[in-house]
Amino acid sequence: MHQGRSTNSHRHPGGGPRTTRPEDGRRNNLSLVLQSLYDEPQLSRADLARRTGLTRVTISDLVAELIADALVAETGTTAGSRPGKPATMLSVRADTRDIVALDLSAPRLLTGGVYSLRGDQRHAAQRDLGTATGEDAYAAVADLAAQLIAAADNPVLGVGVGTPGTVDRQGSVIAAPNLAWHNLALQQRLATQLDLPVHVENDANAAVLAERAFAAGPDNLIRVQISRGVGAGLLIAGSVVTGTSAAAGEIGHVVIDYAGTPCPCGKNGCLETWLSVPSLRERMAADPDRADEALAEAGRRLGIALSPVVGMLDLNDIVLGGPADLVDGPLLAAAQEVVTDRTHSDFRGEVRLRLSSLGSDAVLLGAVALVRRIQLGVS
Amino acid sequence: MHQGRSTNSHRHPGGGPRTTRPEDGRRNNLSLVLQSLYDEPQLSRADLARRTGLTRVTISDLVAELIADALVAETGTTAGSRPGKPATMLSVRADTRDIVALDLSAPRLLTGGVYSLRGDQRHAAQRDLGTATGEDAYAAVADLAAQLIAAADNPVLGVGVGTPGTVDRQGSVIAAPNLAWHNLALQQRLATQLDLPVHVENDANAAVLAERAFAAGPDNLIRVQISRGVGAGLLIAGSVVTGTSAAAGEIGHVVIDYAGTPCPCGKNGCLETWLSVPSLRERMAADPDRADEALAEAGRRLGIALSPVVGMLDLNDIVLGGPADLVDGPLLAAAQEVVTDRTHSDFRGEVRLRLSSLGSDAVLLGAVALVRRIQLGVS
DNA sequence: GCATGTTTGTTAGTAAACCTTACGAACATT
DNA sequence: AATGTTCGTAAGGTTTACTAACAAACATGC
Repeated sequence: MHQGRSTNSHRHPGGGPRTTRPEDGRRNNLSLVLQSLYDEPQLSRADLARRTGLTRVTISDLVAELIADALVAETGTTAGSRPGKPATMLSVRADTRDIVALDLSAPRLLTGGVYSLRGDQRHAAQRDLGTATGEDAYAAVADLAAQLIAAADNPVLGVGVGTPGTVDRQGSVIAAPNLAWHNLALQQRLATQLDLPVHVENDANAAVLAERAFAAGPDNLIRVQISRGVGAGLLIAGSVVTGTSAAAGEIGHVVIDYAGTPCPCGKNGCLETWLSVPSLRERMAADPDRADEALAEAGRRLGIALSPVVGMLDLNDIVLGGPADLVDGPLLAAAQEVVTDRTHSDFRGEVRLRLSSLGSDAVLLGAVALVRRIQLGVS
Repeated sequence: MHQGRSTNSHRHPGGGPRTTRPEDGRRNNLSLVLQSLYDEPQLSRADLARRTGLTRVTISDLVAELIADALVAETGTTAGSRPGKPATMLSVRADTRDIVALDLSAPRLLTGGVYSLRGDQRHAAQRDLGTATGEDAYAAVADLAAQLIAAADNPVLGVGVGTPGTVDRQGSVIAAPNLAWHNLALQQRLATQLDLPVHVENDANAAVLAERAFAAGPDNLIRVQISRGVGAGLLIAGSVVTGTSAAAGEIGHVVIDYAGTPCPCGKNGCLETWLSVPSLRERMAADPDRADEALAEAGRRLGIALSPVVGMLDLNDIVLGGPADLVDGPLLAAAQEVVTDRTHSDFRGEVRLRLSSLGSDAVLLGAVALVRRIQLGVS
């Protein structure tokens, strides 16, 4: 019953005023127990009571519900080296639910997978989009989702979608130029068609969620993706920053240099004119002997764009995603150097930049994290 | 009983795992009713039920508690132009509680006041600090607070403090150089000494809360204060951004130009070297004929520092605080121009910079907003 | 060996919070 | 005057988490 949030989501369609009913408190406490067991497996009911502040009686009741839902299992008792009755250990069962994840961010290609609650991939599938856009692209997405749902071995907790473009709180794609989508109610349509909970998020936002959920990222984190363009996902206090117009993270069109190259967006000297994969490859091919210098120059520009943000938000971790042969070398080193020089202060820790360890699965894993977080309250 | 959050705060000392008990849900719903009445006075119980999704029965119960606490009053019935029984209108009573606010941000001076729940000042008091620091400064703060509490005409809901320096979640001042405070448990000591709820926040963070609560500011907002130094408070999705080391908003030490003037912080070309009040006055006095150009130059630098942040966070509102003769003119215009040029995009609204309408009371009103928000859940 | 103390998890009963159902009061309309 | 609508309240039920008490299972001390 824990995942039955449909009534609740229905009550809060627009993130408006939030009432709390007894059942909402119950769900919160169920999530809390589950989160505690994710953070530290092999806890007893008494341990959970001590950590959460709830009584052992209440914990027993909550755990019983989780066991009935097959989300938690008893895993033996402690070897008795202490006085008192041995404790029965509890652990999360990650193998009783599946999550279907879709990544729409690649050009001309849909990627999808079936994942366990821990982010292990069970099945994978792709679909060539060709030049399909608009309604045809939607049909392909829905079809791929249905195929993956059919392939799942366990009950599907929900479907997560990471898409390029701007996404509002209802999961509608406001604008995604590559797919020619405008105000497409992706979440609602998929949920109706698939009869499952569906959650849609911008690809960069999904990716930063993945860094936190599956790569031990902290609560304050920026993840920059270097692909055809440059985009970022921001996590502040564990929450994704969406911004006033759902356009947060648009670091690609931050102006670095008034006198820089014109950008299709109309401004001059946007970060993207230095840092996108096509522009980098072009510069490296044009002068192979100075390829490293081109990468370092791009890294410095990235550092210049990031430093004010890092300084203002006081965050210490930046993760870069993109082709490792481009990102993990002079580019990363130069960006790190600039950011360190410009943000160093006695009042705060050092800022670390690193390459993402999630490879090309970041968006898919982010979709998994999104579903897990909303359906189970676990992040 | 609504303000009796002491037990609750005691349960959550470090913002750790949050359990939900029935009483927590009740408090949430009481806050929701109160917030609705703040947003729109003259609502009936039935109106509240429709807006919150709670039943009329529950709303009646909640309202009865608020009336018993003298936080809400019935204010007549609707003129009957509709069928059905006329509705009894409800409104917030802002005159039954006082809030004591303290501003420690001015050099050598403590400012304080007694305020209504709506932010109307009832009493004011100041205290000259002279060169007092450390324990002497604390004693003066506690003394001023006690004096204001004694002057209050209504029960005091709590004491809010806006202080320079970094403040952690427990209200301890980690470091405030001007006052020579290090790890001073300000909130805890004042609460014990005054026997009232006390809430401490960084001055810039308090000020941005005030813009939202008392100057109709939006949920995403940056407020930049130009004084001896330059600091900012950030509001994202209605929450204050504190950062990993409680050092968010340090825009004064964002590096604008590597080759710039050395800054006491050790870096070169920090924003503060152009934009602080002392440095501005100095430049204007040095060449009075080009005073406007000095202001415009500072404004451009501010725009350069703000643009990446605004672009990344996708926020549309920036409020400037500081001496109007410096801020409200060429400086503001130049900053507006740079920010507009660098952040304009089809995907988002225009960014507006404006001078704060709160004058020198911003921090005090922020302390009021802080107490009101934590004690009553109203913002 | 056996009593004692400790820790775990459960049972029984209670208080709080919100819900559904039902009803009287007060109004406009027919 | 009868009917329908809206408002607020009353009564009773369900859910949730609490306190108190207890049995089970262990280590320790005599």
